[in-house]
Amino acid sequence: MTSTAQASTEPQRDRERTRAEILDVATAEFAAAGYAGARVDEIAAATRTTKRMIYYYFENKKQLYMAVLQRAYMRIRDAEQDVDVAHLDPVTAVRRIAETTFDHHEAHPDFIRLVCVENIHRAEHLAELVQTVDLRTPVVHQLDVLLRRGREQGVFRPGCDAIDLHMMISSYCFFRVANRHTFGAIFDRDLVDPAERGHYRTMLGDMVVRFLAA
Amino acid sequence: MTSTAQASTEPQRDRERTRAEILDVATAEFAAAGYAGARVDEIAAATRTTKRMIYYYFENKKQLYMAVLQRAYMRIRDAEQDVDVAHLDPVTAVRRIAETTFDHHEAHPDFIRLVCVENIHRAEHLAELVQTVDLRTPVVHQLDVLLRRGREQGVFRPGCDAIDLHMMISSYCFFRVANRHTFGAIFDRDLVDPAERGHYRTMLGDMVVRFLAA
DNA sequence: TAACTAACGTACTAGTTCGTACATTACTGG
DNA sequence: CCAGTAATGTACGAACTAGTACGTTAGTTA
Repeated sequence: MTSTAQASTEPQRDRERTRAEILDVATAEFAAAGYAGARVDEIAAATRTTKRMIYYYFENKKQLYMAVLQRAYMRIRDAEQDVDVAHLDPVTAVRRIAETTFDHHEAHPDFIRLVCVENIHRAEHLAELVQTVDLRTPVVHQLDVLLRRGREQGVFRPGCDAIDLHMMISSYCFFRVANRHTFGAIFDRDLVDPAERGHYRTMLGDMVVRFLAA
Repeated sequence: MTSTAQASTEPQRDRERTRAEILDVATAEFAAAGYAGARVDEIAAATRTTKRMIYYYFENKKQLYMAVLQRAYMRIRDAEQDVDVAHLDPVTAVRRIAETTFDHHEAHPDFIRLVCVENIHRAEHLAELVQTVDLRTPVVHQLDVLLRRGREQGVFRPGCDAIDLHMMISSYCFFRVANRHTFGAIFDRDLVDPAERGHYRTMLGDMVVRFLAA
């Protein structure tokens, strides 16, 4: 009666499962080939369903891409929700946040690639998305609180706000992942070599803490 | 006899002029749309010549792209040749180099975009080019000399080499230009706002100098 | 000045790729 | 249990796009 093998009660037709599978595959494809380079047929082929279903759920290629982008940003935002640094002194806390950002970037190379792709397209899709969803990372708010506390305690100097600081931290983490191929080709150095991971992580922490020091 | 208007002796057919014009237009197109998104027909239409000539001089789309990439990297490399910091003390010199990198990135957004595009393609084209031409920026060698001098004088601490330092500086400069669209969409802040240029330039200098301080 | 060649233009083709018309089947409510 | 609908599969078309066959002209050299 129900499907042959597999988990007996698993239904053959499942809206959310199919949608999610398409999004998973599409994320990999768009991250690997860019928007124009991505092929709807390729995405369909890598799914257990067909191209027809992609258009059934996502209307067209552009909206599929936007769904991929939105989910990617929301996942990062949610993942960064639960970094708790309230109990730490400002200096240690800022270093901790920088390291967390470092870890996140390394753990989500597909997200990084999507951001690159989106910037090639001048963020036209993301600009549409932000009208509906708030995609700001909670990290910026945490940095803001820490910067204020640090200045009150006299351990941080003024001259940059939380967004500036977040930009500085992201720059470093982003470049290391996003540009590792060109950088590696030119300077013959692998920026994401596991053996050097600690070195680059410490370097980032030092950079941020020293920059902020009063 | 010769052409009607224009500069009288200007020949109508000029190998180098045509090649250069195609490369100029192709650079803009690849930077604007990525490799897959770029259209050979669009490039041809924006030229005073035809598509036939693109294939006449560059064989195919891939080689056209590689010619664009090579020229872009060589121009940056050559432009950075003439930064003279030999007469400055190490701290001032490093700040000067960081600022120069900052200026170069801002002045060449198309180059930045090409680097993004190339990383989407895992630098497969650049890896081929590097076998023929040396595309390393002279900045790294200058940084190397300065780091040594600074350590001898006791003003710089050990713990990072010239390539690491170059990565740190480039990260900041690169992110500001490359990701300004997504960053602007999310945080509603224009990283290349001319009014904030000085602020971000100073921030970079402080960041580097403080990081290196003994 | 006439023959030759490098540079150039036009019109077309083969293959790809997004998207859809139409047919079908699994689930669900009455 | 049966009718209706949501979900799915197949086969195809229209438009686009990289690349080319073929013809032409400007400049050069003997």
